[in-house]
Amino acid sequence: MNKFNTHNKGITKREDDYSQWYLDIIEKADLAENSSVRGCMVIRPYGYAIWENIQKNLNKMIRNSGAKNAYFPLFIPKSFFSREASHVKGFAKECAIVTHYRLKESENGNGVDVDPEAKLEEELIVRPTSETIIYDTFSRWVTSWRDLPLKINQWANVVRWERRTRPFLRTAEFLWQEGHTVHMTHEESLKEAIDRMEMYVQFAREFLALDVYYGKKSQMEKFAGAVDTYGIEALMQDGKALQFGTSHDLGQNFSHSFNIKFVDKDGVSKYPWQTSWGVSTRMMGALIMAHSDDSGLVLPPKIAPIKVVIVPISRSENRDLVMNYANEIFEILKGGYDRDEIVLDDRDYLSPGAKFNEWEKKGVPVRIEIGSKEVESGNALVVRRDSGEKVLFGKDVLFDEVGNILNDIQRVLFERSCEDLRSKTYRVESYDELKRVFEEGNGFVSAHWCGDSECELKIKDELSVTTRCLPFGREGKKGRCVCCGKECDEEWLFAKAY
RNA sequence: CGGGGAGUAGUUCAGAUGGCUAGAACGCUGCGUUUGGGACGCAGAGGCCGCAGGUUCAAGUCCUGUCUCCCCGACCA
Repeated sequence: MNKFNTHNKGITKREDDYSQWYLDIIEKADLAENSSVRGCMVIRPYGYAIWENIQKNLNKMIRNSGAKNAYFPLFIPKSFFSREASHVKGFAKECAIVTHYRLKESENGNGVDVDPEAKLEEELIVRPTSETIIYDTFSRWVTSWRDLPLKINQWANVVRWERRTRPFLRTAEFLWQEGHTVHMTHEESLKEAIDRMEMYVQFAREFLALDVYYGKKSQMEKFAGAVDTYGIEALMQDGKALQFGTSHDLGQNFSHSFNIKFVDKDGVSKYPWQTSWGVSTRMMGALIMAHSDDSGLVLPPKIAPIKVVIVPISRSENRDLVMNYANEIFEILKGGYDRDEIVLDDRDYLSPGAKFNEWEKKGVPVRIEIGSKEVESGNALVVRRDSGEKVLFGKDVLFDEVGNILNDIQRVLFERSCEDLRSKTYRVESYDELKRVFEEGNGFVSAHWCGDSECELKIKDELSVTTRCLPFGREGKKGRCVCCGKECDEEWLFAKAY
């Protein structure tokens, strides 16, 4: 319960308790709730509609990259999983395992028990990621250079038995897409890994209105089984970093362990080069945290399930008049939106204030208020969720102006995110400066690092700060490692991470 | 895996030293009045007090066991 009595419309203020604020937004905006299964959440219809919008738009980009969607089993034979040594090591501690296939009545007569007779010959892992089951398949699909490149994507659920979970950010089961590609050369697979990372960056900026950093992860932070991992890092309002997309250069690690081979043009049998890449429902966590405020969720219009809500405000004596006019406004706008994207809120058992609050909590970008004043003047009062600004428009221009405002909100949110990222990124030269940044607040810190994991570990132990990535496309200037002082030319981004 | 807390109505909780015929707020249902920033009145529905034992004339309340959930930390491709 709220011990500070600081609730604003039932939502804890960010400055009082950021993490409670996040949980409040999820509850009050009807995004998700805890289920009866520990660590697994129920994604409610409104939250799922956001995920569907993410899927719809990202799926288009994935298909444009040449990947085709397919679906692979939820279960992975245990032996597959252990074929790639570092892969199994990375996931071993959080696997759910199926050992039996049948129940029987309990000895004491109430309930059911696992039937010990029904033990599986080979135990099955519930996929925490699908490299192994997919590459087992790929070993049959790939035989010739003509089969390459092979680009496959799947939308699926995966399970990682996390000790500690938080809605969307880390759940025991989550939804994601995972792309898997196979190439003839390393040059080509590396390009694919980087292209997909850049695709995620473009998606974040264009649809989520989120500016991000992106680049190579350190060897310690990379994916278990990858040669190199590339990551996308966003900044949350509390100054912590959230990694919400990764793309892996798998080299030939998996093609060797899964015996994927192709006969090249020269007649020689060769191991191909692979990538995998994914984003998950964790991205929803980034979306929620990045833009929202103390009144509730704020959504970029391109991702918002409901873009416009019309709220009629009537007295009993003019109800018909107001409702007719509200309907007229609805008809004017309706052609510009899908059926679910525009709502006429005609629930007459709720006061206007209650409706305003509800739609604000849900982050609907544009609200249109229709009352007796609007009926008389032939206008509509348009209210923006991002700024609260209210503007009157005549019926004749309303359709265009609402469209303009939606575009403008998308733009403003992105600019705000860019500014936020820029203003909370610091450049430091020494360990003391690094330390001071995280004593005074959070954010991204750009600093020289020699690449030695000993330095990385020391910083992690002492400051709870980790390397996020070596950002792309930056010329390395000579400098000294913030930790050990050794000369080096790589400037890495550091942050406290979710 | 370590530390803490909690299981009582749909939800959040109150129920000192056992006396309960188990309450409140919000939510829910019906009727009526309302509607420019979370409306109000009246009437209702809703509980095996996590589960299993025990102590007692009497157990949400005490004892034992057990299960579950939440929070903090460690871990987290």
